[in-house]
Amino acid sequence: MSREEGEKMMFASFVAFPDYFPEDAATSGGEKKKARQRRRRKVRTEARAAGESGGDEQAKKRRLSDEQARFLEMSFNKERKLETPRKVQLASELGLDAKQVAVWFQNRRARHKSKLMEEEFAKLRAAHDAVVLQNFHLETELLKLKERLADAEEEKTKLMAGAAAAATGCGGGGGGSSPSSSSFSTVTTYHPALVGQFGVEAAAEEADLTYMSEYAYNSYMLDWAAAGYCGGVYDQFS
DNA sequence: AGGGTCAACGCGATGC
DNA sequence: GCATCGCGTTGACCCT
Repeated sequence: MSREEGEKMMFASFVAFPDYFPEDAATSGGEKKKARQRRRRKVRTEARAAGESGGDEQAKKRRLSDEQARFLEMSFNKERKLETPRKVQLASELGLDAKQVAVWFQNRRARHKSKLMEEEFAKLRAAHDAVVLQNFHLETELLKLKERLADAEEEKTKLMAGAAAAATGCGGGGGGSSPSSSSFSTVTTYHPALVGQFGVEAAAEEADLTYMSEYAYNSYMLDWAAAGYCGGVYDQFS
């Protein structure tokens, strides 16, 4: 449809819809597009200045009546897209131009889309916040575990020192060879909400294995110190 | 005055 | 080639 035809259509709709009355309204601009649109505006301004239709043929924008808007809204809820026959029927029922009905549907779809995007954004944001919170909890738990590990190392050192001392007297303090093992049993507590997400399960397993091997190593060392080494020495003395 | 809303415009893309 | 769409934008209008 040419611009002239479009303007004729619009003019017809102004007649059909008395709230419309002439004035300059149809101009446009843009960034990359702005230059382009400035050009267009200039062309139109010049065209008006040249005397086409006395510069008084544009229309002020008028809102659709509540009744029209309600009717269109109902129609939109039934069907988002607009077949030509339906468009024409709606237009005649509402005393609007078919072009107006088409434009209304275009704009309504745009509003609907932006609303959906807002909702989607809210959901993503909530998910993001939840992950941040989980991360905080995990960091906290990691710190606690590091503290426990340090304690265990300290305990191990003490035990080994005791075992070394026992190598010369070997009897007294070698009794509790695994006091720290019970404190390790909580190492694999992962937040239920995170298991299965973002590879946490795999990471959990990996951490578990890593930890268990370290635990096995510690146990081995303790056993070696308290039983093997001490026993060997003890045997030598017995 | 300034911001939000909405009808309308123009353009490029797409399908027929 | 035309109709229609989505998108970006404009300008009128309304509200605070």
